Amino acid sequence: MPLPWSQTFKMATIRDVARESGVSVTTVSTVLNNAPRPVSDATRATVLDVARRLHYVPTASAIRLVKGKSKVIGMAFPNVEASLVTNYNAAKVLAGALSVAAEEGYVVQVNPQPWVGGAEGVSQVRATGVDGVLLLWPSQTSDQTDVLAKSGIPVVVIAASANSTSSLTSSVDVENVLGGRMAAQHLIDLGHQNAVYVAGALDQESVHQRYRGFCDVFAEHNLPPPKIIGFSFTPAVAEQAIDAHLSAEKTATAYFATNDSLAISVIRVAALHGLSTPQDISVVGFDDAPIAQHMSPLLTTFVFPMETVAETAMRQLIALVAGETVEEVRIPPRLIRRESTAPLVKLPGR
Amino acid sequence: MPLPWSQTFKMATIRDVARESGVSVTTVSTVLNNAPRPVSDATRATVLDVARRLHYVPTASAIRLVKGKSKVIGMAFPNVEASLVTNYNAAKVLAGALSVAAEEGYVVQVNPQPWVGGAEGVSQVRATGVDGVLLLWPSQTSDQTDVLAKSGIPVVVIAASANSTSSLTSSVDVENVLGGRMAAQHLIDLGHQNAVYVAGALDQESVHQRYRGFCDVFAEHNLPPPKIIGFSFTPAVAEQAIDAHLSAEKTATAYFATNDSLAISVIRVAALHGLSTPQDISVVGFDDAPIAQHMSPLLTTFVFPMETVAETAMRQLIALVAGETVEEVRIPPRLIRRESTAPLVKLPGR
DNA sequence: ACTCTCATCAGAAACGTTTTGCAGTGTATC
DNA sequence: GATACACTGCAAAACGTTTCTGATGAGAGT
Repeated sequence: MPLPWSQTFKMATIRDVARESGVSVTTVSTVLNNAPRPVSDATRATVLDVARRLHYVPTASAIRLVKGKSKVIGMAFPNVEASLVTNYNAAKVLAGALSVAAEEGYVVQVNPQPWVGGAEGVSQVRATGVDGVLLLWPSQTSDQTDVLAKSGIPVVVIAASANSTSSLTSSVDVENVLGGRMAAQHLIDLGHQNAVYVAGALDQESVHQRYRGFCDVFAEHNLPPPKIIGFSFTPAVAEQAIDAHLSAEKTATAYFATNDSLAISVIRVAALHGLSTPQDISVVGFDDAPIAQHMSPLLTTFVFPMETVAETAMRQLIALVAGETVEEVRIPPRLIRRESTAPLVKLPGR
Repeated sequence: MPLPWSQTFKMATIRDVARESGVSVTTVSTVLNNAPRPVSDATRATVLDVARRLHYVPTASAIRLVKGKSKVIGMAFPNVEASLVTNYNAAKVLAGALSVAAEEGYVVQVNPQPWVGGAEGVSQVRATGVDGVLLLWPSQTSDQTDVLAKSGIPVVVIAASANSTSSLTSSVDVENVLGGRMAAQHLIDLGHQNAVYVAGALDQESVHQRYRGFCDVFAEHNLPPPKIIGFSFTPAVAEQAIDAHLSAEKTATAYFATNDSLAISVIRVAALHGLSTPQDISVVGFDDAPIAQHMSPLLTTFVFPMETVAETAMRQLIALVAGETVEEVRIPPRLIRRESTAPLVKLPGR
């Protein structure tokens, strides 16, 4: 059985180029890297020519070994596969990270393993040989950032805060509290006084922050604090919770959901309970998912430039790898008024 | 100015572990890798203990250098960023690839550079040190696969054919011709006789194959060959082409689009021309994009398991890296009948 | 007592780079 | 005619692993 070519093929090394051009490997290296070291034009030309003829490409692992840097950035999703297919933002983050990686000569590696915390997780990450890690919306309770930074690997967190005092970490996120405030103000401006916050998974920091901002504004207007329901990012469980809530009481006229998917669930379940949007209730989402612009009614929601967030994060990470220090960044969201919110016409029945 | 820890921190090496445990590096290596080499239980325990205490993690680049394999698979999209945010399948492919990567101990690297063909492209890929490449729907005219395989790097193409005789390449794709046939049969069964094929970018092989299957069935039924319009994957250009077509003639009652996005364009532009779907025209898409299930009318389209495709491709690639030989795979699509196709009621005006 | 085998380990080479220290050339300056 | 100095190039060390080739010692068989 003939072995495939890869098994028998011998790549040209820098030594081959040196021998063939009649110079030392030092010279070849300096020429190929444009190192600040005098090399005559003639020699340079020869080396370049031979390297091309031999299809010489330096071996990545050898360079990384001697340099101690890999020019590789790792990306860690909480359960990768689910994120990528269900979370619209996952792909955007990846795209943003890739665009600055391309500029800066980096490469992006997606960690296929489900992240495990503690020392074990650090080993896993270090074993992949990345220079830094982009951590996407890690759960609030996780020790990931700190433990990674402690082992000398820079980390930038996207859509959560770093929760670390290390100078090797940073984070880029939406101004969630502000988002919650804006949602509340919008609903109050429309005349709503009795609101419900539909939370996602409670281990997400953003969920709490948005709720805080949401409540604050209601309190400032001397209105009763919004209830909180939901507690899950999976549609099935969420809808069940919403259904239970609506079965118990129908006094609220305004709903603010942690994300668009939940907002859609609210609208659908409310309809089953005879409440139509926006006639009977107003619903505000978050994220501006693609469906938000294709559903009926069009969803009032928040948009924020996830790709820009990712780009910023990537730049910060590269700066950290270079030993610079960076400041955490918070980006304000923008409210998109569409059809799912409307002025309150009839008072709630109480 | 205090340097960040990373700059001053010295990681433990295998030599440190060896010294600390009072054995040779050979022994440490064999213990840590469970190499088939006798080591006394006492020694093994000591080494393991010391390694844990020192937080020893083997350096990836050193291993890769000596082994000549990196356990890294590269993924190359044609213009990455656009693909990831606009093409619903891109994320699915990534997810599929990641899931088998996790099983097999591989890691996935996304090439951030726009792919360039020829020797230059090979250098770029080889410089990243990947063991193999997953190439996503490359344009038909590209020499990527062959040129990469020639340099000893296995390639598996997704959603296109490999176009290479090398034993280092393979491909996984949908049975496009069959898809075209099924679309034609479905429309003919509904009574349609005058159809138009709305093509995407013509450098995509799949576009041609689906058209071929589509035409074949019409020919077999002695019906006039479907016209072909479109020629672009960008919505704006496509809609312009569709508009021009409808302005010129409105005789066709059935449209088969290369993808769902184009199908939606057809429906929208047709509506502007006073043609409603499915009353006046029937439209068949391809891909079963998420919008297909949320629009009105719900889109009749083809579904195929992109994640399974990606998983299969990844497995093939890993097999190729291991020196095995594999067979190309073609997966049949499945027609999802929804609301955008209906029996022909009135004959076209001619 | 002598070899043989087996278990256990160590030494050193190799992987392909970058980088440092050193050594030759000339050429201009005093 | 030396001294300095730019210019050019080489040899060798280092990076952290794996793996090949032996070395040592203990017990068993003869």
